[in-house]
Amino acid sequence: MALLDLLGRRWVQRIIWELRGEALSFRGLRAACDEVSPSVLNARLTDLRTAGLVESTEDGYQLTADGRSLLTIMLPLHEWAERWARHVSAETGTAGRKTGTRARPSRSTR
Amino acid sequence: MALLDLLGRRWVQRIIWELRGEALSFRGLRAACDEVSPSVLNARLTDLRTAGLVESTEDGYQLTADGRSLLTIMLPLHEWAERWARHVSAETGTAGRKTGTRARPSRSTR
DNA sequence: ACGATTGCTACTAAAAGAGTAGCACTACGT
DNA sequence: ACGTAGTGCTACTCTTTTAGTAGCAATCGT
Repeated sequence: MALLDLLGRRWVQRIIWELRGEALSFRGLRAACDEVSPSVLNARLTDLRTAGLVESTEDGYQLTADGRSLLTIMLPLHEWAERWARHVSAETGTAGRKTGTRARPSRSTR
Repeated sequence: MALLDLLGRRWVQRIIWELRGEALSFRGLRAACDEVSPSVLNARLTDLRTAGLVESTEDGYQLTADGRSLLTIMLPLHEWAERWARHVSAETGTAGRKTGTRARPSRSTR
């Protein structure tokens, strides 16, 4: 279950998603991903490049053929996720649930 | 991107996958997931129940209608993952790549 | 009453992630 | 040639998440 393991890491799906269009530079990709730590971004990019899903060209990072293939598989999932988000929020009264709150507890400035 | 955030956590996809068939008890599910820590399993189950994807019945844990719906969306992804795993290993010479090696560095027994 | 099993919590340790600074390199204008 | 600005990325510290193990309260069968 190697790929699913990879997809289970934080940011991996997001990175693939952000690369759906044109190639992005490291910093551009980072900006697209809410300014992830460069260390984490680089780790994930290394993973994805090793897995052959992303490649680095002179234009920046972009999906390989495999990566694009995977993206098309993931599209229905994104659509489902959006529909689900809508009907869940409708069901519980618009306010986000506790689910995600625990995830990123709004760090202080340090 | 709440659902994708949820799916980006470790074990979540696996749990959904293991519940594809019949309902499983807590310990049964744990066994199916390579003996995950009960603390993590419980945390993920709480997440999934809060999200309305899994429910706890007298027969054990099982997918809700939403959960099963999501599962059907995820099926193509699993198939793609298997195909991909085969062609990657064929390409690199059967031995697993470095990708996963860094991931779980084979803990000592403790 | 007794042991076995179940769901789950409590606790510690290790790994992954976040946050920030900044280096080495290239491309540029002057 | 020199400073400036942009790039990809590493180094470091600190926080959060996950792993690992023990074990408790409740239930079950005998």
